[in-house]
Amino acid sequence: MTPPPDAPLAPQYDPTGLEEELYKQWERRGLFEPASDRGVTPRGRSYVVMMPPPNVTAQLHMGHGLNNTIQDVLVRFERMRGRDTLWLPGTDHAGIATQNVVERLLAKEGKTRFDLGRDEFERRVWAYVKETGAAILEQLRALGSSCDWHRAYFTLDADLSTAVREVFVTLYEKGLVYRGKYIINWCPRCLTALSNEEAEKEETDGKLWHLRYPLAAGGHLVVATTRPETMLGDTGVAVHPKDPRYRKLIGQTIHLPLVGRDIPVVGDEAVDSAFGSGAVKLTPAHDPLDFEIAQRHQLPAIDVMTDDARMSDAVPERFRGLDRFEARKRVVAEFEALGLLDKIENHRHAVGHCYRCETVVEPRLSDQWFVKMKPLAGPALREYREGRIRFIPEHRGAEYAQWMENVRDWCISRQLWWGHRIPVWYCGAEGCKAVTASRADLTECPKCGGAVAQDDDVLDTWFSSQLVPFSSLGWPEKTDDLARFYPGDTLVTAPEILFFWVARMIMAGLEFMGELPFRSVYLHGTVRDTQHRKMSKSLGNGIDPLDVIAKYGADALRYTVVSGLSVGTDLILDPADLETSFAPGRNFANKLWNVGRFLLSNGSGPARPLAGNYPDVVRKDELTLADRWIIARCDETVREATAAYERFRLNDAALAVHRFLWSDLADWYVEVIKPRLYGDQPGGDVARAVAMQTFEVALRLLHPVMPFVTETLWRRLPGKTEEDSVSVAVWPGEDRRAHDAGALKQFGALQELVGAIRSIRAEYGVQPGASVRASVAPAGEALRVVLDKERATIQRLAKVSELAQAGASAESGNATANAVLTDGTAVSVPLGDLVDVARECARLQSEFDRLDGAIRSQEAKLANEQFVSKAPPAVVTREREKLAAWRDQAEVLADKRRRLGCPV
RNA sequence: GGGCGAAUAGCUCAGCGGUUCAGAGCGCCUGCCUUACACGCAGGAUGUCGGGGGUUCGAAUCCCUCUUCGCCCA
Repeated sequence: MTPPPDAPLAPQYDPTGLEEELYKQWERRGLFEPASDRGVTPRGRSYVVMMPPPNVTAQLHMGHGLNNTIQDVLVRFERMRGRDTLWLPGTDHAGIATQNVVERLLAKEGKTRFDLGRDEFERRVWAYVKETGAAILEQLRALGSSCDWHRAYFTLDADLSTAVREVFVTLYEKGLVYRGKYIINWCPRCLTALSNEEAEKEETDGKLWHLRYPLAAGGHLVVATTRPETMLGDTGVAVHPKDPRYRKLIGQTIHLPLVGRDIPVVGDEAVDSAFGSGAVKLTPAHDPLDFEIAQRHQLPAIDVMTDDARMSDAVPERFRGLDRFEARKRVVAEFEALGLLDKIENHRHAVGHCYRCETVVEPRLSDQWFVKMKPLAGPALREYREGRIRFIPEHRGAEYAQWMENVRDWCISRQLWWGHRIPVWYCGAEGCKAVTASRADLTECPKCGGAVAQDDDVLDTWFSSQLVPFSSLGWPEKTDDLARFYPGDTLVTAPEILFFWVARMIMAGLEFMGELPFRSVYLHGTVRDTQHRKMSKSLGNGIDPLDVIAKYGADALRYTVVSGLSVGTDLILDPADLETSFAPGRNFANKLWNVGRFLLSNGSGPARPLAGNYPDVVRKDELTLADRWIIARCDETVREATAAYERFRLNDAALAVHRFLWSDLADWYVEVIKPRLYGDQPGGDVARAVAMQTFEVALRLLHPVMPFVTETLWRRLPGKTEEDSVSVAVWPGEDRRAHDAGALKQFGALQELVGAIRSIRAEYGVQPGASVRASVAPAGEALRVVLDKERATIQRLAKVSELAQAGASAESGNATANAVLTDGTAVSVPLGDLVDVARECARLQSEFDRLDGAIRSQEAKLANEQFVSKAPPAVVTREREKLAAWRDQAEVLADKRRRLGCPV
C-alpha cells in the first residue's frame, strides 16, 4: 500500500489507502497501549481518558468525529510527552435505543417483542449487536483514534455487569436505592419510565382550558388546565389558603362533571394563586405537584391511563380506550355542551418529550426503583467547590453545581428487556414476601426457602455508564489496571450529557473509589449546519465523516474540526459544501507534503546535527541570518503550541504550527535557502540541516492534529526508518539557545523591505518577470545589517537587479515609486514611464494623511499630563518611540513629495 | 420565572486580568502554470468591535442599561 521509503513522492498528497495502512501498523506495533505495557518507562503521572462509549448500534457521525478527534489530539500529545497514556474505548448497550432498533426490525416481520417472549427477544438483540456492534469501533479507527483496543469493553460484559450488581446491592444495603410509588415520566411509545433528565422539556404552543366545576352548595369554581383529559382522574381541587377569592370554599364539595364523583376543595400553600384561575384541579396520579398536595390531604390517586396512554377502565365507559389526545377533545366538547367551558387561552409551556423517540411523556404514578441522590451529591458538589475538578469552559461548572444543589432522586428502573436486569428477587411465599437484593442470582428465598421471581425491569443505561471509569478497569476486582489508571485525567464530552453521565460518574467515583474519576471535564460544542441547526438524521443535514475521510483524508477532517473549534463553541459546517469546510485541511496536508518533498529531493544522506558533540556539528558561525531566524521561530512555535495544547486551546496550537510551517518555513525560509540548496551559494549543508531539523520539530508539534501525513513524512527524514514512529517520538522542548531577538528583528526588516518593493511592483503593474532597480536609505540598524548580509536574498525575492544603499537623495526626480518602512527607511523604485506622477503624489499624500492623523493623536496623548504621570513608564516610553518613528516616516513621505514636485 | 453565555470583516471565529488589537481562515478583487506545491505564488479591498450610558490618562477589552440570539433549570 505505502510506497517504498525511497520512492519519489508524488506532487500531490493522496491519503487514500495510506492512512488505513499506517493505522494498521500502529495498531500492530501496539503503539496505542500505555508506555509501561510497551516496555517503556513512562514519565510523570499516568494520563487516562475514558472515551464516552458510543451506542453499540450507532453509526459514526460528525459528533463522534468531533468528540474523538479532540480526545485523540490530547492523548497523542500526552503520549509524546512520555506519560503512561491510556485512552480506553468501549461501547454502550444503550437500553432504549438498541431495543427500539430491534423492535423496528421485528415490526418489519409484523411482530412485536411480546410475540417472541423475553428470552427470544434478548437473543435477537444479542445477535444483532454481535453483527453490528463493532461497526462504530471500526469507524473510529478511520479517524485515527489512538485508543487501546485491547482493553475495549461493552457495558453488558460479564465483568461490567458484576460491577453493576455490586453497586446496586451496596447502595440498596445503604438505603440509597429504594423502591417507591412516585410520579415518573412515562413514555407510552417505549413503554417505560424515564428519568427527569430523559424527559426533555420543549417549549410548546398549547392551550389553557378554564373549566367550571360545580359546587355542591351551588355556584361553581373555575379551574385551569393544560390537559383537560386528566380531569377524569381528579380527586380534589386546591386553592391557596390565603386567597381571599377562594378561602371560604375550603372544605366544600365539588360534583366532578362527566364523572359524577364528589371531590373536596382543599387549601394548600403550594398553589400559585397567580396562575390560571388560582384554583388547581388535583390529578394525583398524573402530576407531580398534584401528587404532593394530595398526599398532604390524604386524597386518593386514580390512574386513568393504560401503558400506551389510552384511557383506562377507571373512567366512564364512553371514554375508555380513547387515546389521551382524543379523550382531551371529547372532554372539552362535553364541557362545552354542558355550558361548563369557561374560556380557552393560548398558553406556551414546556412539555416533556422522550429523548429517544420524541413522544410526549405522560407524568404517571408508578412503582419504580430510585437512587437517593442528596447523600451522593454532597461530596460531588464539595469537590467542585473546593476546586478539585475543573470544567472547560468554566461556566459549565455553574450548571453542574446548580443541578447538584437541586438534584432529585433518580428513577433507575426501565420497563425494558435489554439491559442489566434489576438484581432483586421477590419471594412468592405467603407470609414471607421477602424482597432481596443479591449479588448472585437467587433460586430460592434466603429467608424462607420459597420460590422467588426476579424483578422484571432493567436498570437505566446510565446506571452502568456512570461506573465506566472503574468498571472498565476491572472493579470490583482489585486489578493492576485499576491501580494504574484510576483516577483518570480528562473527560471529553458533549454538554448534553453533563447530568446524564458526567455528574453521575463523579458521584459514583467518589462513592465507590473514594476519589474523583477525572480532574478536568472538557465540554465541547455541537456540530451544526449553516443555519445553526443541530445535525440530525431526521433533518437530513448530517455529514458522514467516512465520506469526508474518503474524499479529503482523516487528517483534513481532523484539522478542520480542530482549527474551527475554539473552547466550548459550536462547530458550524455546511453539509451542502464539503469543499469549503474540508479543503483547507487537505490543502495544508498537501503543503506539508510538498515542503517535505522539496527538502527530501534536495540533497541526500543524513543532515548535519545542529547541536551536540559531533565532529560535523553545525557551528554557530556557519548560520546565516535566515538560519538563526527560522530556528528562533521554531522555538517560539514549540512554546506556543505546547502551551496551547496544555490549555485545551487546540485551535491555537494548530494555528501556531500552521503559521510556522506555511508562512515562516515554506514561504520565507525555503525560498531564502534555495540558492544554497541548489549549490549556487555556499552553505547548502547547513541550510539543509536547519530546514530538516525545524521541519522535523514542526511535524512532531502537528502530529496530534494530523497524525497520518506527519508520520508519513517523518519516517522519510534523514536518520529515520520505517520502524520509527513520530507517534511515540519525544515531544519537542524549549531550547534556550535558540532565542534570538536580533535575528527576529533583522529578518522582520528583510520581510518588510521585500514586501514594500513587491507592493510597489504590483501597484504599478510591473511585469512579473521584469527586474527593477531600487534604492534604500536604511534608517535603523536592523536594515543596515540586512542589506549588508542578505542583499542577494532581497534582490532575488523582490526581483531587484540593482539595490543601491544610499541617502534619501539617491533616487530623486519624477519617475520613482516610493515607500517608507516602519523605522522610517525610505525605499525608492525608479519605474520610468510606469509611474504616473499625479497618482504617486496622491498615494503618498493619503499615506501621509493617515500618518499625520496618528501623529496628532499621539502628540495629544503624550502632551497629556495625566497620561505621562499615571501610565506605566514603559508604556510612555513605547508611545514616545512610536511617535518618533511616525514622525520619521511622515518626514520621508513629505520629502518624497517635494522631490516628485507634487503640489503642496 | 431563575441561572448562564453570546453579539467583532460577506461567512466561521480569535482577540485569555486596559495602552503595537482591529486579527485569522474561508470568500472576494488583481496579476502570475516563477522546475516543492494552481490543493499553489505575489499583491489588494472590507469592520463607527449590537445600541446607549459610566469608570479611566486610555475601553472590543471593566461596570450599568437596552435590544437580539442561544443554552440550562423551573
